[in-house]
Formats: sequence, C-alpha cells, structure tokens
Amino acid sequence: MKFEPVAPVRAYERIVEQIEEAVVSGRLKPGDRLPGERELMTQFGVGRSTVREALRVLQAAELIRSRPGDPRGPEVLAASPGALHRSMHRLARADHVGLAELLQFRMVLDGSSHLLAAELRTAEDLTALDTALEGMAAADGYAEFSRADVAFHDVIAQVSRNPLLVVSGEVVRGVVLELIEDKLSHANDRGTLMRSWLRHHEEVLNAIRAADGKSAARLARQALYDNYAEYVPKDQRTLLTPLLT
Amino acid sequence: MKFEPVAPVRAYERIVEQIEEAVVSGRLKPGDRLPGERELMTQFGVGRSTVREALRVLQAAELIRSRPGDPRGPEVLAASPGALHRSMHRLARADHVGLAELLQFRMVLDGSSHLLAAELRTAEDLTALDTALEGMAAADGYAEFSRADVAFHDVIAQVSRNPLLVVSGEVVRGVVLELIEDKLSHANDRGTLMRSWLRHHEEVLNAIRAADGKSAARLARQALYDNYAEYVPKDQRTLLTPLLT
DNA sequence: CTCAGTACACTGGTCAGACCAGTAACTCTG
DNA sequence: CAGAGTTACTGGTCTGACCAGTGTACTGAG
Repeated sequence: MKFEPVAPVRAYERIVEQIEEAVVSGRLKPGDRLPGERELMTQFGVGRSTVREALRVLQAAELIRSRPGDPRGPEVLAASPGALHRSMHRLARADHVGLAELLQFRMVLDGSSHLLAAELRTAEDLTALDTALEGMAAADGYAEFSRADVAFHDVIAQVSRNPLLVVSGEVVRGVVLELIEDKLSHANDRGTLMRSWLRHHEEVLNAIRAADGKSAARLARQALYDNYAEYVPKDQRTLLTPLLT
Repeated sequence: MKFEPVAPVRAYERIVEQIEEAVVSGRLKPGDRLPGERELMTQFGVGRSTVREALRVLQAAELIRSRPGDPRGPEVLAASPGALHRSMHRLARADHVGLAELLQFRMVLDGSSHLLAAELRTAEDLTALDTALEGMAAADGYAEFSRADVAFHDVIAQVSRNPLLVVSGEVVRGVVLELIEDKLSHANDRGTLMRSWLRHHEEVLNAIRAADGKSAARLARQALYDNYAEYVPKDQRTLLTPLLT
C-alpha cells in the first residue's frame, strides 16, 4: 500500500484554484467581472486578506485585473503571453538557459513558422509581408529598424496560423534581443548589419512567395545563425549547427 | 514633446521589484533566507498585509518559499521551470488553441528534440533510452504504457540538452493527452495501438542510435500524425501535412 | 558527557475592523 | 437634456490579534 505525500493546502490556494478553474473552463469569459472583495469573502467564507492574497496570485498570472474604485469588480482578462514572457525571461536570466539554448529554440520556432507560412500564405498575407519589409527598408535608425524587424517576424508567425508559435516566438525573440541588444548596439558597422538583415529577409520572402517552405525555413535558420552565432560562446555553437541542414 | 502613460505603482509591487532584483542580480542566492515578515515590514516601512501580498507574488513565481514556523524565514529558491510550465499550460488550454494547433506545435517540438537528440546523444543517453523503451514494452495496461511513453519522450527531450525544449515539450504533451485521453481510452483495440506505438519508438531509437537526426525527426513527426491525426477535424489536417516532409 | 524529551519563542496563516483616495453612477440643477 | 455635484462603493493599506505548528535551546536522565 502506497500513499502520496501531501502538502498543506492554504485557504488562498483553494480560492485561486476555484477561480482559475472557472476561467480556463470558460465559465468566466474575458471581460466578465468577479464580485468585489467583500462579496468574495462571504462567498468563500474567509477573511478579506485571504481573498486579497488569492487575487494577487491571479493578478500576477495575468488572469484578472482589479482597479480601486470600480464598483463592477475585478475584470477577467483574455489569455496573454505576458506571464509566459516573464517566466521565460526569469529562467533565461538564471542558470541553465543561455543564449545558445535560446537561439536554438528560436531557430526551431522561426524555422517552423516560416515553413508553415510558406505553405499557408494567402494573397493578403503576401501584401502584409511586403509592407512589413518596406517598413524595414524605410526605417530610420537602428531602433526603428529593430522594431520593424520584430514586426516582420510577428507577421510571419501570424501567417503560420498557430497561436502557440506566435506567442512563444514573440517571447523568445524578445528575450534574445534583451540579452544581446547591448552588444548589438556597440557594433561599429550597424549600417552593414542592417543591409545584411534586409537581404536575408528579401530572400525569405521570395521563398514564401514561391510557397517553398523548406527553403524559407532553411533561410530563416541560416540568417539567425549568421547574425547571432558570433555572440554565442564558441564551444556551444555546435548546438546550433545541426539545425542548419 | 511626448509623455509616457503611467500606471499607479502599488506598494507591494515596489517590494516585489526590490526582492526580485536582489534575486536575479545574485545578491540573494538559492538557499538564502529572507527576513521574517515582521522584520520585512519594518525594513520596508509598510504593514504586514502589504509584505504578505508581495511575498505571495514572489511565491507564485517560484522565487521564494515560506513555511510557517521556520524561524529562518522565507527561502530563496533556485530557478525552476515550474512557473514557465504553468503559464504555458494556461495559454495552451486557453482560447483559439485546438487539438490541431497543439499537435502541430508538438510535431515541431518533438521533431526538433529528436533531431538534436540524434546528433548529441552519448553512450549513456542510449542506454537510458533503451531502458525507457523496455519500460514501455513491459508496461501492463494502458495507463502504465502511457506513463512509460511520456517518460520516453522526456528522456529524448533531456538528451536534446535544451531546457526550453524539455519544458515546452512536457507541457504540450500533457495538454494533448488531456484533450484526447477520453477518446483514446474508448478505442476498442488498444492492444494494436500499443504495438504500433512500440514499433514506431523502436524505429526512432534506431535512427537516434545511427545519429541520423533527419530520419529521427521525420519518424517522430510521422508517428504523431499517424496516431493522432484521426482525432483532428478533417478540414484541419492540412495544417499538419506540411510538417511531414 | 551524551542524548532524548520538553518548553518556549517565534513563524507564517488567517481574521476582524478601520481609514483613505479614488471611481462610477446617480441625482440634482440650470 | 447637459453638466455639476453627491454618494455609495471600490480596492489599497494599516493595526492588532489569535492560532497551529516549527526549530532551537534548554533540561534532565542515563
């Protein structure tokens, strides 16, 4: 006979579970309102501090938002990648997730979204990608260029039609940029860098236009490697090369 | 002249910021202890409820853990993927993510981890994979088989050496199973199903042993398609086929 | 001198009650 | 009917209290 180890369950945790369950099961939709804290404490039969700690946890997870003075009560939020972003960011700043792993992951995600985008793109998608690319070409200064670049990748992720690819791509792109932006801003020939990026993106877009998913994916991964690998410690670059074939 | 919109900053948020900053900057290392709540309220000059709400947020992010009665105070934790797991899980269960998207994402992740595993596997990795496969072959009943299957995939993700692949793979596998486990448990010939799975895994393992990453990745994606595509609405299966080449 | 057993100071979890600044909706006025 | 003022409430914060449970230091037996 075996028993499971148990951890004491705090009152506020039970409240978090109940509300979270109501949100993910769809009984509470985005935009809905929770009862006020004083009402919740009678419904759950606990003190207000307990209710508030539960709401704090839900708020940290970006499931709800509460503003003082609003008599409609805390608002149920739509699922957003903010919490995912924060936790991945924390993990990336800590041990065991370095630039090599992040870049590896980004090559996987970006490659796949490019592949899917090439297969699924519509005519409207192609014009959206064209304007995004024009935005990069017309960018004035590095900061604006970087923003346009991120926007271009976001459009590609959107075209891939998979929200998981969109969100995790968004997050990992952001974290990668944060990790190397200082090194990148110290690069002496950012003009050449930007032109190189632009050429890469044009090639990718051509492959997508030709519905050549495999080429688009390969080009995207290669571009990431060419532009970022130099910031990865030399002995870790072998982690990236298997993804280039 | 432009101004940025501002949001009111709550007292507990300032506390969270300060403690989080101390953790990520390394001034507080895993295993270190925070002062007790009563001591923190004097240091920060706030009431205990404010301190407690801050600690709740940090605890939800798995940066600290506090147990009642411990006179050493709350403990600073090592970075762990638990929070990432939870936020990704919430996102995957949320809106607009159906089985097709999940399966697509899983094909991407599993394919990549198989590719990397084949390139990076050591001799010990191979024996670990052998024992994992034996665990599947020896499994008695479907529940045990499913557990062994998940364990096998976890080992492969570990071998790929990328914690992001490990965590997101873990999550998406869990969510996929949640969505189809009832349909799967109603399948009438689970014996045939299990034998088919086992054969697939043997092929994959052979490719990994041969350091043939491309084959391993292709086989893994094909296996997922063969076994799960029937549960995807027919008009969405075209989302998956581009990943099979 | 060692070690099991005990007492105690203190921890976090929870509750009750209070005050404040600020908001949304209602009411009253012109 | 538009606008100004009122009001009832919201969430944010503080204080003070009680409790069950823990780690440690002390105590006493061997």
